[in-house]
Amino acid sequence: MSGKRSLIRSGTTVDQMVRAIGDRIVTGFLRPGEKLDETSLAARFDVSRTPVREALGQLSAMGLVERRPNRGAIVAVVTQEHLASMFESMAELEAICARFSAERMTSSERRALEVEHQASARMVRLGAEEDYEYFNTEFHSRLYRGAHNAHIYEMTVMTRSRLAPFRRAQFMLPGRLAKSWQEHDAIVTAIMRGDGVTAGNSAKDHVSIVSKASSVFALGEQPKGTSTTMPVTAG
Amino acid sequence: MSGKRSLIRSGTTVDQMVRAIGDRIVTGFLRPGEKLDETSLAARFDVSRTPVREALGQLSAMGLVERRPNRGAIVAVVTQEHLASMFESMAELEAICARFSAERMTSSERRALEVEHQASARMVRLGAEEDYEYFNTEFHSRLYRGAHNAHIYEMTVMTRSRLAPFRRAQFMLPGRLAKSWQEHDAIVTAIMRGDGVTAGNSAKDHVSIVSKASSVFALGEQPKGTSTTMPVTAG
DNA sequence: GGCACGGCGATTGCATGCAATTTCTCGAAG
DNA sequence: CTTCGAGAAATTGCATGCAATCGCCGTGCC
Repeated sequence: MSGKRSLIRSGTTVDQMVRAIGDRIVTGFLRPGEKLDETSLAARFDVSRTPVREALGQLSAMGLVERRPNRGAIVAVVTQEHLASMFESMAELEAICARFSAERMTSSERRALEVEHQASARMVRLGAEEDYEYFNTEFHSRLYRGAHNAHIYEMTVMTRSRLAPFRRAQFMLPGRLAKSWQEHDAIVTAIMRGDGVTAGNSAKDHVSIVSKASSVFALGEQPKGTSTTMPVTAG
Repeated sequence: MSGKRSLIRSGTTVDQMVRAIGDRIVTGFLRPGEKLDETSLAARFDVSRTPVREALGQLSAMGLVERRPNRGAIVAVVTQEHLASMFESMAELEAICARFSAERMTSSERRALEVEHQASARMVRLGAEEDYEYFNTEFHSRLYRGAHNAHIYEMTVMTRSRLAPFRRAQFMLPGRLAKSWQEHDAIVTAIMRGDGVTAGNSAKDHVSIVSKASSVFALGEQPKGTSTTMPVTAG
């Protein structure tokens, strides 16, 4: 092979591979069950097989790919049951984040949350789904950070990304935008009051609703997205 | 190099390395901050550097080791703050497991839990700490499995193993054995009644107490355990 | 005496090579 | 027509080799 790194940002080659492949899985460009051929991937990214192998190993440790000894790697295929367990976990994790956020957010964090949340109302009125999705992602991220707990943050972000391929289409449901905003509103209100229990419950309900909406799509069709890194998910 | 695999059970060489190194970290044989030299490890286990590198990569993805590009790997050193966040997460996770267990355990699971719990009372009376620890580990594992949620199970087990090095000495505290049993008893009782909320709260309290007890030891001394895989932790 | 700089040894990062296992193909027998 | 099996091709797993980077240490300069 020849030339130099052609893609993605810096870090070691292995890190680039992890991001590149992980991205393609999370965004749905690589679909569950799809074979991940070391040689092809190496050629595709113009590196040797070694960093590809290491990347696959790490992605396997993260649960994004499945590795059968001597039989190659495939994009992790999640059973309907395991998918449900992840959605349920997500609801619980978000509930914790919301509860902690209500108890621990600094006043500037609260202010920022409130401001952004109100700003997103505009997107709802306009029916701007794409833009709302951005706000939505940001909203949830604020909750995760606001919990002020690094480990829960890690678990939540990880779970969220593993669920990403299955959440894509959920805005298809009519009226989902407005409902989503109302659910967010309940969370925000509770956080502002410092009411952790209510915030947690609201968050759990919110995610549960999203889960149900998503699982409708998760069954049959698997979206084949673009390869660009886009802010995934929505809820 | 020559010969064949000398150690540990089957699987690929990389898996063996992951287990071998991970074990030594989890049991405290390798201490936080300790340098993980690829060449030395390769020599120590009589393999080439490649599988060692892959293993370090996976362990890094799991959070057990830290990897500075071009500067080698060290056993992950957790700040006091991050440690606290993991203990707190553990309390929340166990609470979830206990709550779900109360709601979902099959009757045979409930029976087994009860039986084992009662059996462990004997260890308390005898003051058999070693044996109690076995029951204790088993008890918590039953809770994790009883939640019937694969993803939460993964997160809980993972978090538990990352905390393992910091929980070792907790039985030093006088009367801890009896108190631990009583706390377990509260959880079991609630689970038997199907009272998820109480079970969750009891579990959370239980873990919180263990956390406090452990954090006393976590600060200064870092135990240098034996290299054998032993049932870690206790609570 | 302290600090900057440059060469040297040690270590990591990646590429390549080879052996082992698996899968594919094709043919023959039932 | 299906099933089984032997051989070949492809693919994985690991070892080794080489270049690049980092840290160390000694030297010279301020």
